[in-house]
Amino acid sequence: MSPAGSTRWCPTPHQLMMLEEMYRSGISTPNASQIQLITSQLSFYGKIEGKNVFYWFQNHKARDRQKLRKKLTRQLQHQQLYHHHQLLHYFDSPAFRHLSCHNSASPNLFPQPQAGIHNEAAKQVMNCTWKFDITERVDMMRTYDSDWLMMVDVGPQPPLISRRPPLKTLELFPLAASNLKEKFNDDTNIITYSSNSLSPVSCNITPDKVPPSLP
Amino acid sequence: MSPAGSTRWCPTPHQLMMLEEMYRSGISTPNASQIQLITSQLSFYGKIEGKNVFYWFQNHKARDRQKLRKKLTRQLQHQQLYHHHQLLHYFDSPAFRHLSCHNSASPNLFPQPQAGIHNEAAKQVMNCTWKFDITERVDMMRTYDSDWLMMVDVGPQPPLISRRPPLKTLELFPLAASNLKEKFNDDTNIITYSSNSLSPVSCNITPDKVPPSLP
DNA sequence: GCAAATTAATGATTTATTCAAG
DNA sequence: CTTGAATAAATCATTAATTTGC
Repeated sequence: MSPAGSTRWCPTPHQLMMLEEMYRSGISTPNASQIQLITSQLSFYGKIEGKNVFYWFQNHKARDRQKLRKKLTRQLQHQQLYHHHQLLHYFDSPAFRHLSCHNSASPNLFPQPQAGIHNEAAKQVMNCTWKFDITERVDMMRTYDSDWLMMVDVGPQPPLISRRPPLKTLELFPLAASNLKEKFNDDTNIITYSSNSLSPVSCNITPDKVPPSLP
Repeated sequence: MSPAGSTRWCPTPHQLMMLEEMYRSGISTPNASQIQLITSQLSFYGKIEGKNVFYWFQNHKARDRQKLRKKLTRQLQHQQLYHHHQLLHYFDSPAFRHLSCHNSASPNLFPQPQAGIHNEAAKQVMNCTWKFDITERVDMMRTYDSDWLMMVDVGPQPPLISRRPPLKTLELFPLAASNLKEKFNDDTNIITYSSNSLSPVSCNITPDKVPPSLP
């Protein structure tokens, strides 16, 4: 456990147990007085100082979140891989070939995968899928019977109907945040959340047009 | 979960977990492309649309802020309630009785629990611990050899005291967070972490002096 | 078995970020 | 816009686990 000349605190099992139980019970960032109280209680079970308690909670909380984050990241990556595999299959399917040849409305999405170079294709897909030129438009606005309008401002809302301003639109998938035009229009209680196209996934495969220096 | 004929989205636990983790990871106002991506990822776990994601983040952020605002008046007390609940079992333990009987440095911390009136004792603890007339002062400071000192009013501290700003004090268990004066003094590498009393745990139980209308 | 070497955990410190008061 | 308080994130540093060769 805690060596005599040790430079750092080493919690006894009992101390650790109680700290963990407190954490589970909702104490994640104790304040000064709580730290003192906890310290004085735990000191019965062994050497301990307020700073130890303070650091313990800091670290425990941080590492708890870290674990969650890593888990999430893994899941997302697995999902992406799954989706890409799905897409790869789709690209190779006759259905897709047909679509990509004949759907002139779709802009440029993926490099055309070719037999025998799937790995390479997959890599490219990984790079490019973030730049889907997906076109869809979503206007979220409050309507009387709508279940999904969003009203954040709970202030008085007199007559609802006639005072609605024109919807504003925004581009979908801008590559820079500064281009974003999402606007939450508080004063009118209307959300306009739209982009300039109409189909969820429409695309052309034109690898040549991919900008050279994409992330 | 989401009833078949339900009109509104009901996140699955998995979806919720991932949304929360994304939020904690820094995504508080996702842009259009992020929303689209998140939606497509989460759709793997159940029905979901972009608007759901959009609204979820809006609501979550707004409610987070709301919570923060209320935190100043509520969090402290809630946390301490948790804390007291947490410690109740300890108060009843032989270990605690021993401590409270023999540790003269902390004489009046808690009312001595007595057999048969545990509930009553618990209530008293709940009421009294909030009004500790504890006076303590704790300075955490970093010294040159990077060791931490935790001084619980060890009186004058000659070498350091002259260049240290006057300690601020606070009540222990203040009822309003605005009284807190925990201070991390970066420029001097000194943490001043103090309250207006002198021993880590010394208190008087003075129920009579309790203001009548405490929460 | 048992240490030296290596790796994983975790305590301690520093740096960056966030929120909001002035 | 600046600043202070709070705290989350990143990092450093030491201890515990464990692996490894004998």
